Amino acid sequence: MEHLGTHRHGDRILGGVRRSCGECEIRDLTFCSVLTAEEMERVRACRTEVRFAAHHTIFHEDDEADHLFNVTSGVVKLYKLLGDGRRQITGFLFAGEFLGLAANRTYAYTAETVTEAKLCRFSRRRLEKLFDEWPHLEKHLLGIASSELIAAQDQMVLLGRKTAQEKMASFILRMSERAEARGQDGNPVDLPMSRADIGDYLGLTIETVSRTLTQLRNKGVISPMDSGHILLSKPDDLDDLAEGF
Amino acid sequence: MEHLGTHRHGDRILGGVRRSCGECEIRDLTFCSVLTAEEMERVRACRTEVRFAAHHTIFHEDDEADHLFNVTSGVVKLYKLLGDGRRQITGFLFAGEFLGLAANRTYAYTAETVTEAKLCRFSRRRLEKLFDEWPHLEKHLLGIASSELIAAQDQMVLLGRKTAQEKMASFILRMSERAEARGQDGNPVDLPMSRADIGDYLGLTIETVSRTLTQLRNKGVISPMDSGHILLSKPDDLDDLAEGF
DNA sequence: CTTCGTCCTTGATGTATGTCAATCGCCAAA
DNA sequence: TTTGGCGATTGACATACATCAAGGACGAAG
Repeated sequence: MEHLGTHRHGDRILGGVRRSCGECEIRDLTFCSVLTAEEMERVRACRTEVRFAAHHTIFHEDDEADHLFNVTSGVVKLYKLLGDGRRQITGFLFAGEFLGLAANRTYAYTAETVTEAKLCRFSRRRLEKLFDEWPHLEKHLLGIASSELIAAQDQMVLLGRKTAQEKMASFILRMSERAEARGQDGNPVDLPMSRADIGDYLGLTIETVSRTLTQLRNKGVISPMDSGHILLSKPDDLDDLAEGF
Repeated sequence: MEHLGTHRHGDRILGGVRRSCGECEIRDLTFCSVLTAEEMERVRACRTEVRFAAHHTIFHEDDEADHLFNVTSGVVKLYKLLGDGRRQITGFLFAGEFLGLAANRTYAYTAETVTEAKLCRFSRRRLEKLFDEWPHLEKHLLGIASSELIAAQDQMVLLGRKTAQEKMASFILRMSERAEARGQDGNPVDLPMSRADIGDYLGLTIETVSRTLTQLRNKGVISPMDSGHILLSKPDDLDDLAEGF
C-alpha cells in the first residue's frame, strides 16, 4: 500500500500548448474521430492542450469537476484513497483515452500522471452546450461510458476472485492488448508504472507483484528485460494462467 | 465460491403482464420520470412487463443483447463466471434500477433474479430509435451510466483494499442507504440475498461472511434478527468500521 | 568516482481468510 | 410426527498473501 504525498504543489504545469487539431496525431483514437469539420472547429474553441511532468496531480477527488480531458500522450492513473492511506488505482489511461466523467459536481477520484503527459482539456460547461446541439456526440460518450462499465466489471472479477498469479497474467496481457489497439507493439509490452502502482491496481503489495513476476519468469512464460519492459515468451500459456487453467 | 447450476431451463417465466404505465407505482424511481405524456406513450409501445420466479436467469453473458430492462419489483443480481466456476457478483438491482447496457452486441454478464421479480422489458432496437428522436433520453442514460461507473470504482476500492469486516460493514450500510433512497425503511435493513451471494459480491467465502456478521454482532453494532434482516444498533460505529477506523 | 536515494528483489515470519467438516435450525414432503 | 435437504453457523486446520527486514541495482547529485 502507498502513502505517497501528492504533487499538487510540488510540480509545475510544464506549459499550455496550442496546436491545430488538424495535425493531431492521435485523432483517430479519440472521440474527435466522429466530428465533422464544423464541429471540430467548435470543439477546438473550448480546448486547451496542457502538459504535465511525471507524477503530477491533474485533479483531486472532490475538486470541482470543471473540465473533461483527453490524454494525447503519456500515461495517467486514476485512484481513490481510504482514510488511512490505502489506495486503489481504478484505471490507467493512455493516448486517446478519456477522463473526467462525473456523476455530481465533483470528481470521484484523483487523476495523476505516471509519465510526462499531454492532455486536451475541455471546459465542461462549454462542451455540454455542444452536446446539446449535436446529440451524436453524447451518444458517442454513452458508448465510451458503457465500455468503461464493462471494463470495470472485469476488474471486479479480477480483484474479487483471481489469485495473484492470475491477476498479474491478466494485467500483462491487457496492457499488451491495449498497446496493440493503439497501434503500438504489444510484445515486448511496456509497463511504465511502478510496482507500487501495479500493486495498488491489482489489490496486491509491491512484494507480491515482484515475487509473482519472478514466478512467471521461472515458468518461462515471460522474460522481463528491465523493470519496465516484459517479453511475452509464451502468450498462450500466459492466457491460460490469466483465466486460472 | 459458488458452483451453482443456473436455472435457465428449470423455471418458467411466470407470466407477461400488460398494465398501464400511468399507474406504475415506481415511475419516479426510473428514467420514465423524465418523459412527457407523448414520449411515455411511445415508450410504452416498446415495452412488455415480465415476471420471473426467484433464482431465474433473465439472460446469460454472451446472449444477444436484444433487450433493456427496468426492475419494477423484487431483486436482481448480475454476475460473471471464471472458467472453473468462481463467481463475481457485480451488482444487485432493486426496483427502479436499470440493466442491459452493453458495449457490444452481447451482454457482458448474466442477470438472475434473487427474489421473485417483475421487470419492464424494452426492445433495444425500438428504444434506440426513440433515443435518436429525443436526445434528452440518451442524456439521462449517460447520467445513469456515469453514476454506475462511480459506484463500480467504489466497489473496486472495497474489493481490492478493504478487510472482511470493512467489506461487510460497507455492504450493510449501502443496502440500508439504497432502501431509504427507494423510500423504504433502512433500519432494520432487508438482505434478501443468500450468504453465498453476499460472499460472491464482496470477494469472500460464505464462512467468512457468516463469521464477520457474528463479529459485528459481538461488537454490538448490529443485531441480526433472522438471516435476512439486520437491525443497525449503532449506525455511526458501523460507518467507522466501513472506512477502517 | 563516490554517495545518496529510490525502486526492485528476495528472505523470514505472521495472519487474515480460505478450506474442510460437523452441527443446527428450519421448512416441506412423506 | 418423522425425515430429508438446504442454508447458516461454528470449529479446526491450511495457505496465499501481507508484513517486516535486508540487500542489490541504478541513476542523480556532488
